[in-house]
Amino acid sequence: MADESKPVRFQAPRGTNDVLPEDEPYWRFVRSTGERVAGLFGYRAIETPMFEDARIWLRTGEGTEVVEKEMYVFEDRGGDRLALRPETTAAVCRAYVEHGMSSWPQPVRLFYFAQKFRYDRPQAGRYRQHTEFGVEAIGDSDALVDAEVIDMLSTFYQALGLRGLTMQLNTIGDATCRPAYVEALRAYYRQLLDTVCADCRMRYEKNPLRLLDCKQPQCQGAIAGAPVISERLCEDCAAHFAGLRSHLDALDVAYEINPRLVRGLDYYTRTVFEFHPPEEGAQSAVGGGGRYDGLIELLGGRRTPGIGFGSGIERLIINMKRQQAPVPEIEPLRVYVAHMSEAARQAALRLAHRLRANDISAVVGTGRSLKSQLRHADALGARYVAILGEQELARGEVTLRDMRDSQQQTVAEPDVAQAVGDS
RNA sequence: GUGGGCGUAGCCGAGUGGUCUAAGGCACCUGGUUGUGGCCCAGGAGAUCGAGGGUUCGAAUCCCUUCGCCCACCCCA
Repeated sequence: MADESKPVRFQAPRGTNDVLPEDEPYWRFVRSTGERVAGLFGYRAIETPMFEDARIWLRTGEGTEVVEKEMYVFEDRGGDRLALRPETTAAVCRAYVEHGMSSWPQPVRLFYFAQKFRYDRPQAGRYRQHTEFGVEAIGDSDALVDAEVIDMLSTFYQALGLRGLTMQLNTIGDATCRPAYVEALRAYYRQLLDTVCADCRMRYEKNPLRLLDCKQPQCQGAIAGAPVISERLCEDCAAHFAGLRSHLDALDVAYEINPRLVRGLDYYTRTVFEFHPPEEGAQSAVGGGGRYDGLIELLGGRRTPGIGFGSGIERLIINMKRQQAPVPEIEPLRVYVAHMSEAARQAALRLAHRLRANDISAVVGTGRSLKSQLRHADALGARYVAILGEQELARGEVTLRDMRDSQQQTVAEPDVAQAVGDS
């Protein structure tokens, strides 16, 4: 039992992070870039609740780790079973159905910045709460939309200044051809079960596609001889994939076909893709997505195709720092208002108030020596210091110090805003 | 969920059983005469040595537990 009388050292919960002002330039840049790029592609913003009826994910993510082992599920005081959003696509699809978006012009193009929660073991680049920039294009199965979504993600990364990313692309078939493929895969592995790792024996039962993704050396032989989905696609899936590839080629979006690429959620169909930075690292995927033509139906809507991507902001920022990608700086403080007498305090407050009304940032010093206030202003990076003392007060003026060149001038109080206005 | 590394002030970091009532640097605060920053100088504040328990005459230093971070697996963004 903890001693309640002792002060507790509170910490942010495991796997969560405080974003401090020093990272503000990154977050602002990533967010504004995402919004800008989404706008360029004709996508509109959507926000869904951070928690929802848990069944949304229990139904759409059945059999996946994300839902079965990592989801935060809780009962609220009214007895409803809710879950912290572990992924956003199903939530957006729920909104699509709920708000009758099938009557909007199709496809409905949506983007979002959203927090996601997964109870897994934290590592660098893997957190229990992270933020995702994602888009969904719902209501059109044309491979052109696949190409558009992938192009948008690639454009987003370029706009952020990330270099050397590679995109891996695969198709995993659909309800027509995948069952037969999975059966063929199972049949192939049946003889090999005693040669593969324990995890793969589990995968054989629960998620056969993942067998292809195993990194254990002992399983590589089995993988090498396994049947390949691309050779067993139905006609429609094959045509779709060929169309997408040709669109990507036309757009000069580079990709590598990775026949072993699988995604974590089972609702994916046909197109799947992931972007990886050049650096090593287990949590390397910086973004990915795919098509989910059966998902809306699972949520009670009419059969409606969809495709989207998600990209983790925290991982993006890790990579931007690693690559020293330049980000716009936050506007520095314009004016620090120093004051040197009891009487000048309120004059300082009023001056700052008026500067802000003129869209000029201002901070008022707290009562200490002028030397201290100037030090303080310097530490805050203020461009100007407005000094209010007995003399200035008496004449209705302020002494304005330019902190770059240390030049001072006397300005009438009403003219300060103009004097600090430009450059 | 599995295996491993680490944890000393806001940050970096010395110290591995006994003058440690814990060094140093950065950052923070104050002062260096009477109203002026960045350099320099002086001073100050700030540490239950992640937390709890144990061993010992004595623990930051050894043992156990726990929390957190990091790495690999797993999973994914």
